[in-house]
Amino acid sequence: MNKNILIGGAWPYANNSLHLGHLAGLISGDLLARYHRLKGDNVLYVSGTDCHGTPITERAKKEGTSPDKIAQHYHEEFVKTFNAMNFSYDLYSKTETEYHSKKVQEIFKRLYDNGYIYEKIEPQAYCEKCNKFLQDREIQIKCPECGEITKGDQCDNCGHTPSIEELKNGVCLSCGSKTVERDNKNLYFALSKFQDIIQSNTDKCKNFWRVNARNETEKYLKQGLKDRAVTRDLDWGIEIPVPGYEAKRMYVWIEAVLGYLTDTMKLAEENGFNWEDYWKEGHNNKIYMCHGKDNIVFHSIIFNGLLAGLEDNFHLVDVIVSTEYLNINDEKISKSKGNGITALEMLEKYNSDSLRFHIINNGPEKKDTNFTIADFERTHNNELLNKFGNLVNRTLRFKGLESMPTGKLDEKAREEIEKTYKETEFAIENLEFKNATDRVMELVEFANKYYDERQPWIQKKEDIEGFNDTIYTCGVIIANLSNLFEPFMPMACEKIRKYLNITKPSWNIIEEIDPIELKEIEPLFSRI
RNA sequence: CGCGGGGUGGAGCAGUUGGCAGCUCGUCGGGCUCAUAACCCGAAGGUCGUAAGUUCGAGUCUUACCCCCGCAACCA
Repeated sequence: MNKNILIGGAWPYANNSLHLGHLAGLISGDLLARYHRLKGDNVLYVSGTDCHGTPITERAKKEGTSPDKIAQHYHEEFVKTFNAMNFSYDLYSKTETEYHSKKVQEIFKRLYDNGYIYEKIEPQAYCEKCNKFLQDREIQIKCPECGEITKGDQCDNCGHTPSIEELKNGVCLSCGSKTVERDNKNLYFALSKFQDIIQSNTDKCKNFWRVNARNETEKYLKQGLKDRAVTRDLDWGIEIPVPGYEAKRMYVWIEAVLGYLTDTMKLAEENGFNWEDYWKEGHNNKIYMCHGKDNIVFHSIIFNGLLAGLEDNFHLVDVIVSTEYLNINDEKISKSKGNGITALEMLEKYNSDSLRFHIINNGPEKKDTNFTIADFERTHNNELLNKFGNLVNRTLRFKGLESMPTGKLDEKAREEIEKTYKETEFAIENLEFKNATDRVMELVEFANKYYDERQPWIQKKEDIEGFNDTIYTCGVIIANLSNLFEPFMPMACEKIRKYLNITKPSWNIIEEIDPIELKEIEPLFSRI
């Protein structure tokens, strides 16, 4: 029976361009979405741009523009990037829409009505001149450890995190006035009440998770979950649907993750299906979340806590697909060092299939990995062009061959193809994507060996039947490669399907191909 | 005792439950000419960070130690 598969790609924050590290984390989602569609499952692959929050307002202030302009700018850039990467989102939206706000407010209200959101009054630093409460990072203090003047969340110089006592002697970062203490009220989410539910869901699912997700989540559970503030003193964000909170906005961590849900609801309204098929217990469904390692707890703990708090038979997240970090030239990606190659820069210069393949095959699946242009070009020229591209070329552009001959599929090749489907499937379902690409490449290597052993350039003169079988067998292998590589390199596979007159990819062995005419066959990859 | 990740042939990595050390690239030699000088075959190259322990047997398990990377901010 077909499953309902929900795949959530992390919502990129609209404060800076996407770089290769983002893509390395997000590509898993597209790969899984494409794979499950090939299997015939009902797939929803959703994401969007995270538009709200303090960093964007700070940046807007600095640049003399408005937060919505910054958010919109990056949102458009993200859409362009994902299109260029051929990400197959069913919906890529953003948090700054009326629909999202409205639905999030409904959910918030529900959590409030269920008693999981409560008010807490605490003293907090206040600037009388700016007339507002200050977050730690908006307070300037002299670090009690090293004496440097620094921001209140953590010392830039020595890394010391100031205590609440130490923050009392601060001044306002923007105007320099001495801060005073005032009582401030905020709403809190009672995450601690979901300790058991989250623990048992984690125990149930964690064997399928990446190791880093397991460890990170266990660490938080072991410490004991703590309630978290859900309101902030900001004017940029989603309004709080509770009286007395008109001047505050929702903390981004609560509303951004709910985007997976609001996206689904929107798609359901537009396309006439039931969103609950993807989100409630008992609908033969599975939920994947794909992101980098810093996003783990937001998905494995907070998001599940929110779902559980709705008390409406929600199915919690099944699989956390979290990647490690991608370094560039042995350095951590960093804006200040300027080494974070943006995704668009890469995509202007290079083939997106190659980039997809490379960051899957050399990506930070189990540990941090290093990205260099030299490695990337080697993957493109050697792995993809020489082996895969060349196999297609030497078969479909055989000198003097005008149409695909009718022949017999070699039995050993058929077994090899079947084996490849099985092994690749196993690897993908175990989230071993690097391994999956290797399994398919093995079939390419098998085909090149087979080709050389059969020597069709000699067969063509001496044994035309043998020649036909050889070319036909290679044609069938190529046809199957267009299925097997589809999750990884959709453009090249599309090209092959066009050449071989295959209408639609699927995760089933192809044993026959048409005697199509071989003309206007273009190479799959160009040499760099 | 801060936390976490890692040390495997020149480079990048794989090694699941302990059972003859593998893969890709690179290097060297050979073959082929269908193909984008691509493809195929063969060879050289490792005491698996160090030391000790458990075991018939350790890259894999235990202990100690050494070294590298990340842990202010931007940032996945």
